[in-house]
Amino acid sequence: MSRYDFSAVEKKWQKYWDEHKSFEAVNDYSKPKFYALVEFPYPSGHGMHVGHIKAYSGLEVVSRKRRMQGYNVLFPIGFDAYGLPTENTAIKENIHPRIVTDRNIEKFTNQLKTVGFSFDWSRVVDTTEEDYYKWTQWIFLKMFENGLVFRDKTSVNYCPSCKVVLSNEDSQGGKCDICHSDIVQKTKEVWYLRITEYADKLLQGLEEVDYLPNVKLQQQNWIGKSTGAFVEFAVKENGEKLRIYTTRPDTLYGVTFMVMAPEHPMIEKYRDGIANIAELDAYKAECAKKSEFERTQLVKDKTGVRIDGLTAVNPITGKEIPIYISDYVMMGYGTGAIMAVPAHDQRDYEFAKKFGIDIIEVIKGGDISVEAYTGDGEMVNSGELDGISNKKEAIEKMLGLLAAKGCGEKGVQYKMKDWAFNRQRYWGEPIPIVHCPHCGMVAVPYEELPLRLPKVENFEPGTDGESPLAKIDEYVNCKCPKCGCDAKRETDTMPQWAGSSWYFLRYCDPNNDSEFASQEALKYWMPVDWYNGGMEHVTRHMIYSRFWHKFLYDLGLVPTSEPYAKRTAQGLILGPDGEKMSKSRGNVIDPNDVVDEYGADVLRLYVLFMGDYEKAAPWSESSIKGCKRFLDRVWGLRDMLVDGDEYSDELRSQFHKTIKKVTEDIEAMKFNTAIAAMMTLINDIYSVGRINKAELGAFCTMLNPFAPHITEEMYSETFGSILSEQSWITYDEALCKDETIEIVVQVNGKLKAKLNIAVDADKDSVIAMALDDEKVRESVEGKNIVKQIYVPNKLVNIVAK
RNA sequence: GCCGCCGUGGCGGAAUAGGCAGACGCAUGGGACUUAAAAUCCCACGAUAGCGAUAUCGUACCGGUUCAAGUCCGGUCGGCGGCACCA
Repeated sequence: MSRYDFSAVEKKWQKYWDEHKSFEAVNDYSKPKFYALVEFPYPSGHGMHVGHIKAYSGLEVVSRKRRMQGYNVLFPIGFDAYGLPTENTAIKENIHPRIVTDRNIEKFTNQLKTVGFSFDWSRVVDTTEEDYYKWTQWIFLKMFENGLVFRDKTSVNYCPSCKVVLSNEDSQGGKCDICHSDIVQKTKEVWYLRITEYADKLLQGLEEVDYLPNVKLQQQNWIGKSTGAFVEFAVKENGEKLRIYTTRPDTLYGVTFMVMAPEHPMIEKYRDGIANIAELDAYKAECAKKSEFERTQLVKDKTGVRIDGLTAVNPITGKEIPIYISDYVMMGYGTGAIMAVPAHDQRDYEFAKKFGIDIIEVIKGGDISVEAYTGDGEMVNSGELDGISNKKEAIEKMLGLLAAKGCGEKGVQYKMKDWAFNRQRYWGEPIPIVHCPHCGMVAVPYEELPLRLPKVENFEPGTDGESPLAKIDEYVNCKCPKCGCDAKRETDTMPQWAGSSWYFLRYCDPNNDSEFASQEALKYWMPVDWYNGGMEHVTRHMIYSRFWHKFLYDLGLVPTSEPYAKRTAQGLILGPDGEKMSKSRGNVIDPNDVVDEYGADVLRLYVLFMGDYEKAAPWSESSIKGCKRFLDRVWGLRDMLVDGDEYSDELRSQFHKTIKKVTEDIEAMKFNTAIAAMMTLINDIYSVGRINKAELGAFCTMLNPFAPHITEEMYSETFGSILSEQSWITYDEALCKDETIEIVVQVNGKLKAKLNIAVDADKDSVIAMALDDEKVRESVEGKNIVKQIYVPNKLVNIVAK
């Protein structure tokens, strides 16, 4: 048997597919379409990771199969190329980020091609190219026009090492997402996108899409909707209203104090009337020093200071209650102030214990001398609410009382915050806004887009956190597009997430220079039928892009309210040591090495065979040999080839069964069991000792999506035609069944015998056969048969006592 | 703390909808071929007892439902992920 030269064969077919544009989607809008999307890579200098291979191999298999099934498949790829690592390389090596980006994209392109992915290479998108980011800016301006862009001075997450302001999403755990330094708090005026305006739509949209359940759940948690009430407490000294948000209006009789966030504006407003203002200022200063992370992460003693000079009045009871400031209340959620009910909230309970404040039980069921009771029960000490259930009844009644007094109403809150939309770095989309001393913020006119990144010598950010663009006078100084007077250009750039928020739209019509994509193309291709990616992008990229898409939908610019009909996620590939791959651990597997040693087909097969696609699995150097052996055995089929246009009797039902299994498993992303079924089939073929042409053709076809190179080679050698242009093979449900079937005979649930019976044999004859079996007879001897259970084609269970 | 997911051989993992636990692959042991090695092929491979046919136990642990539980229900322990002083 001639040895399989994977290297030559793989190159040969990659060249063929490239030259024949084999996998380009066609603009024939009458064909059924299938739009499969994978997360486009950030082209880092390290090249591809085996994780990319696994992430792309899933929909690669589905796409190749769907093409053979007659779909017009759009399976595009591109590069999400703006970002800090590229800029940092540029600074370090003193070359322009454009050059670094082009270099990295070339490297990624070559790597993707050596794996044989069937991407549509005619639609490649690069977010840093002018004809792409022109439209990113265009959409931003549409948002600006529609009031979704604003500037606000707030405490921001700032990375002193990257010299950049980060969103909450990019600074989770108090560490910079890029360089892992500690984040500090800085007050800065920054850009925001009003994503909270879409909170409810983003939540409701989840009901109409087919996402993995935990993907939906994570997005729901991220949006974090809660329902409750806004209540106004009068402040005795100045007649002001202190507005709070609570999810527990039923507990209003149990309020014994109020807490404001240290930054609450009422303190500044009435500082003259506060006797202990110096003490409050000291506490505020102490809080400001702590990062958001320290403030929230540490499980620590409650601290706070009572405001001497402001007293709240409970709108229902008329009782006067003290007001405190404490850092356990955040300015960024609700109204920045709470009503505290120590009997029924653990945080309030701890605070009250420490400060010696009354704890009044208003719901029966717990022991408030030990801890707060947060469960449900009957109302007590609550006037007109006494005796009813705290749940719906008391809440409804209280809302009625508040409404009657005009000091409260139902309310909804979201945990999701507005999207901090800026970077003070060079390598990003320039924000197309001009600051005019007369007109304020003015949009750059649409016809002047793209607003190009200027050429710069030095990409280093300023030490003050200013963008490098701020140092370029000819960029900064401009005329106001509205009034023509001297004005200054905005120098912040957009965050990394901007370009990926609409790339799936551009793939539909990537070369359009008059629109971001034509309506015709969008109507045909959208929504994305199947989007696969990593769990790490579920709450950031996915929510951001759903937001942009819903915005465009509201403007009538895209045809669907949701961008992605279906979302799945692949599990991580861990290092051979079972730990997450990282350079510092030295357990990184380079896909190039695997391709060189075993070939692309083996790599593709292995990443799908190694375990459940959606779960993490460790890389194993020895397991990959199993895939190599399998393909060697596939190649060996050439030596046992005989004539025949139909499946042989020995293998017919095996083939039908395997085709059915593979066809179904691919759609269910159960690639590991699909491969296992083909391994079983090849074991069967080897024990028969021969394979005919019809069988070889069918085998190559079902293996083709997984291992396209070897199967193209074998197919063209045998049939003289191109496998990827053939139709997917079908199976006959009737032929998947054998004529006789083995069933299990149990006595009292224990396996005693196996019988070969005709398929769908009737109960009585099967049970008679079972009872006739020698071992079964032994087991039931001297006992009464109380029950006989027959599960057709599966088992017989005889219950005897 | 809250929410969600998961615990199956030496290992990765299979097991429609409760119906033969361990498919498929790896590793290991034995054998064949070979001067030898690699490669390949054949056999064995959950545990315990037994020469053996076989028996008993076995899907983290305890209990329940059922003719029948890896699968369903209640509880415990362990691991992973998300959110986190969210009022």
